[in-house]
Amino acid sequence: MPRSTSLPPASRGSRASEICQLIADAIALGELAPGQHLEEVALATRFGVSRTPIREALRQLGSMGLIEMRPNRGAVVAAMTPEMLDHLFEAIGELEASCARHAAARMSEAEREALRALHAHSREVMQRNDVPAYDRINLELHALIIRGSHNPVLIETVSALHSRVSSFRRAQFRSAERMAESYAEHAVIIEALLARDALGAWREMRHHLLAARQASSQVAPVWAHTPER
Amino acid sequence: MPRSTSLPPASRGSRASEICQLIADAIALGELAPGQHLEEVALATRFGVSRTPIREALRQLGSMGLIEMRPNRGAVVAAMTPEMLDHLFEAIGELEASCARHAAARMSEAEREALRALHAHSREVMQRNDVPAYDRINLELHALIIRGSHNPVLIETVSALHSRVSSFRRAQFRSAERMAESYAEHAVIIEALLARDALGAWREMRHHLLAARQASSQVAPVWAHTPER
DNA sequence: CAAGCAGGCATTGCATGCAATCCTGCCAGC
DNA sequence: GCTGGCAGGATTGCATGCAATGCCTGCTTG
Repeated sequence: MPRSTSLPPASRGSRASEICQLIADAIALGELAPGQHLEEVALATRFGVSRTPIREALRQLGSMGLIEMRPNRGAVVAAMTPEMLDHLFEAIGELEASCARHAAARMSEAEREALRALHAHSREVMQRNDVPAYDRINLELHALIIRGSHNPVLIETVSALHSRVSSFRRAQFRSAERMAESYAEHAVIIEALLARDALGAWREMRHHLLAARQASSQVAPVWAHTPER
Repeated sequence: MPRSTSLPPASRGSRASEICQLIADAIALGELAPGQHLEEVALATRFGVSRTPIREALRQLGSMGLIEMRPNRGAVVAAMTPEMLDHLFEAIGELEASCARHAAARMSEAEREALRALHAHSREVMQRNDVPAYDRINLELHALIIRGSHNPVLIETVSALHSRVSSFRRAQFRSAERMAESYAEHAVIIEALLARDALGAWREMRHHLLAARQASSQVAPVWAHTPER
C-alpha cells in the first residue's frame, strides 16, 4: 500500500513512523485543530500501541513544525496566527519560485510534456467548474514544477513547508473566478517554463503565489484558537 | 548557559533535546563522520542515560536530515555526496538571496547599523589575515541578513539547512585571496541592502553564494565514505 | 472577597525488559 | 571453490513501570 504523499525520512517500517504520518494526515485534514492538546495515552489507545512510539512520533512532528512541544507539558498542534500563515506562504513562494527558475532550465522533455498535458486537463476541469478536481490538479501541477527543479533539497524543503499549511489552503478556489485566474496564471508560468525562460518563470511563479496567498488569506476562517487544554 | 545557535524546537528542558543538540554539535564539528553508525547503547553510555531519550533524539535528528534512519538497522550520520552538497548549497543560496531581498526592504535602522559595523570590523580582521575570526564574522554577517528578512519561517529553514552543511564549510577561507573576494562581495551586498535595493541585494547575494559554493567545493576533502558499520 | 498555598491528581520523562529483526560466521551441498 | 542456508549474537523496536513535574481544587488567611 504505497502512500500518495511524498514520504518524510523513514516513513515506512516502524509503528512510530506510521503514526507520525497518521497524525500528520489528521492535522492536514483538520481533524486535529490548532492548539489542540495531544495526550500521549489518548493517542496510544487510539492507535493501539504503547506510549513509546507515540512519543517518538510526536518528537518527529515537533521538529517538522507541525506540533509544538512544551517540555513537561505535552504537545499541542501548532497554533497558527495570520502572521505565521503569511510567513509560511511567503517562504513557500520564494522556494517555489526558485524551483520554477531551475525547472525552466532543467526539466526533461518528458517532464515538460507532462506539464503541458496536466495544464490542458486542468482547463477542462476548470470549465466543468469542478473545484475539488481543480484543487488536486493544482497541487499536482505545482508538484511537477517543484520536482522539475531536480534538487532534492528544494523539493524536501518545500514539501515540509506545504505540510504546515495544508489544512489552511482549503477552499482557496471557493470562487470560480479565482479558479479562472489561477488557470490563467498557470498558463503564463508554463509558457515561460516551456520556453526555458528562467527569469520569466521565476517572476510569474512569484506573482501567482502572491495572488494565491491573498486568495487564501481572504478565506481566513475564525481561528477558533482553542486556548490549549 | 544560553546556546549560541538558534535553537531548534524544544531545545532545552529534556535530556532527549539536550542530547539531540549534543549529537548535532558533534556532527557539525566533524567528530562524527558521515556514514558513521550511531549505536543506541554506545550513545546511551556516552551520555549516561538510557536508550529511550537517545532514540527520541535520533528520530529528531533524522527528521532534520542530519542523520539517516534505516528501519531496524539503526542510524548513520547522513552520508554526503558532492552532488548532495551541491544541492544543499543551491537551496541555501536561494533562501539566503530571498532573505537578502526582503531584508533590503525590512531591516530596521538599528539592524542596518549593526550590519555596517560588523562589515567594518570584518575589514580589520581581513587585513590582519585572521581566518578563524573572519569565518565567525562571516557567519554572523549572514545571520544578520537572514534575520533581517523578519520572516521566522525563512530564518528557521535556512538555519536547518545550514546545520546540514556546517561540517563541510570548514576552511572555505583557506586562502587569503578568497577572504578578500568574500569581503568585496559583502561590500556590494551591504551597499544594496543599505540602499534598500531589493533586487540588487538578491542578485549580489546569489552571486556571492555561488562563489562561496565553488570555493567550498574546491576544498572538497577526501570523503572517506566509511562504508556504513 | 481575593490572593496565596498545600495536597492530590493527571501527565510527561526516563529506565528497564522482552520480542522481533538483522548481521556474521560457519557448514553443507553443488 | 563457490553458493545457499542456518544458527548465534548483536541491535533495534516496543511495552511496561516508576519517578518527576506541572496543573487543579479546595482551603486558609489577610
